[in-house]
Amino acid sequence: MNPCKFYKCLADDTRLKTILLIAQAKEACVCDLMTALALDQPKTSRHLAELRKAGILQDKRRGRWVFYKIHPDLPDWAIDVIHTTARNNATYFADALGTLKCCQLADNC
Amino acid sequence: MNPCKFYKCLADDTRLKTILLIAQAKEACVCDLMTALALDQPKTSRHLAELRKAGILQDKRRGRWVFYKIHPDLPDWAIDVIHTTARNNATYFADALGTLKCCQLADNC
DNA sequence: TTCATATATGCGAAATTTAATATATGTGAG
DNA sequence: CTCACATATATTAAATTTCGCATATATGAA
Repeated sequence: MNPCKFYKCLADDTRLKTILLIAQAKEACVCDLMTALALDQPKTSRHLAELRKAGILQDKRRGRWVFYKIHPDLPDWAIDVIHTTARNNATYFADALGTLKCCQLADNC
Repeated sequence: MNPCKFYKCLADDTRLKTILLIAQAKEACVCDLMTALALDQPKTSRHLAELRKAGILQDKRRGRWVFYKIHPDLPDWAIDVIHTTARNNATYFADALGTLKCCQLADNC
């Protein structure tokens, strides 16, 4: 994992919030993320694809839904950076996290 | 420090290496960095200015030279991210670091 | 098979970032 | 003051990234 490429992935509002949400929630499907971040479907999907191709996220289809989680092979330092960022910037993605949890609890997907 | 803006600053080869070099060396002047990273002067200066304006670096003039260091008011989590990245990606900036140290020892600036 | 839902991707336009060159500013020596 | 050196910035062009929209693919239900 080249550090510059890694940080290019984090250097976008949509992608960074997506990563932080998934790091916090362990796992999320595309429709959860769409709702939580108030994004249209192609935009959500495109950024997820970018993170998947970069090796930051791993996808797994379950029926009609595709779930994303932090890639288990991501180097420790990168995982550490993600968690440090999440722990220390709660307000940055609090709104989205609230919506995500709500959506998951309500079993909307 | 907005985390997205922070990562935009790290999401460029020149800036990331500059930050990692300075984190390792504690401090460096513009000419040191130019030499170590083999960059032209305006490019070096422009990226340093961006990092200074973002609050990541602090500058201090000493005579004709301007020295840059990690800004002391940078939040702990951001400093932590920088050091974690430096510790775990030695090869990414090893060449530049070698040249930087050499330059400093030789007292070229 | 057909349909509805969920997700992915192709493509041109718009926005943002980076670079290249020229030029300006600041400092100390003489 | 003048000059040389160190650094900063302005400006326009080039490269890269992001977006919007249309369309394609995958899955399960009927």
